[in-house]
Amino acid sequence: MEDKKRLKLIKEVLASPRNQKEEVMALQDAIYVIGGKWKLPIINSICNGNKRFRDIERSIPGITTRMLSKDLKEMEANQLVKRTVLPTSPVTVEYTATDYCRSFGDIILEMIKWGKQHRERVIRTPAKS
Amino acid sequence: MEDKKRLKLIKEVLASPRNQKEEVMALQDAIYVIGGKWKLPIINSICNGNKRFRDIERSIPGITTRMLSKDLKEMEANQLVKRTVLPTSPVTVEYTATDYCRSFGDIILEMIKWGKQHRERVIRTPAKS
DNA sequence: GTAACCAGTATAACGAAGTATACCAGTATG
DNA sequence: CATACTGGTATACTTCGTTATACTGGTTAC
Repeated sequence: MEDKKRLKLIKEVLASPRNQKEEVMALQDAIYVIGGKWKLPIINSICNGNKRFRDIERSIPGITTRMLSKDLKEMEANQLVKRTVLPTSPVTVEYTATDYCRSFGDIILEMIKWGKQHRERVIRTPAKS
Repeated sequence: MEDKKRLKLIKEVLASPRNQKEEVMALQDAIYVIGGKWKLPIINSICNGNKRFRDIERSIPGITTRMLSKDLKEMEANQLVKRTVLPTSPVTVEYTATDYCRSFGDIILEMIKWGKQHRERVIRTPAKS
């Protein structure tokens, strides 16, 4: 049984070229960063000029405080947004997109293009065999 | 001048209030189609030349038979992959990427690029600046 | 003084996504 | 005859994203 496992492992290792694993990891990183239901709408909202927590919240129908808070934290950790506390009389918090976030522009553009084509295609194609 | 055009387009896409809703929908469509942990690695594997079920499975470390089977079915339904049964003596099954799927190539490449940069960046930067 | 705004946190629960493990029929190999 | 390959399916379980609801401490306005 040990031999069996070992042989299987050897086969696995031999079957995958070296950099493939790295590419899969990179892909999954990117998926993780923009994955989930709300991150892209949040990016979109912030890039659209919304800076305050409640403004962003109100601009995205259906989102809860908890999800917005959680995603903003993750995105801050991933350096996609910058959180700034302003020393106004009731402290206000500003969220802004980083240049790094905007470096996602190419991907977002491609995905928008693709998503639109896909929608058209799926609507036009009822079933296929 | 290419960059200028691109930047202008990005700005339009990210900042235009009118098409915002449609674009977020398109984005979420794209995320839905390629979402989850394994779909992009699967596309990548098939585009890398793997055709057989077990070959694809072995090329993606960590994936289970169940997830591969499930995702391949969804991707077939979304016309991203074509499944062909060959009348060989033990029947073999071939999975191939559709042209439609290959139209995703640019996005995958961009995401791999971005993911690699991101990993480097997050590893190198303990706190933000 | 109480109502409403701000920027969130706390707690619990739900359901989908993903994991683990075993198993199937059919075919070839030793 | 046993083993291992093929392309998967079945069942049970766990994890995690998401939702729902309530609450906090501080501040301004009525």
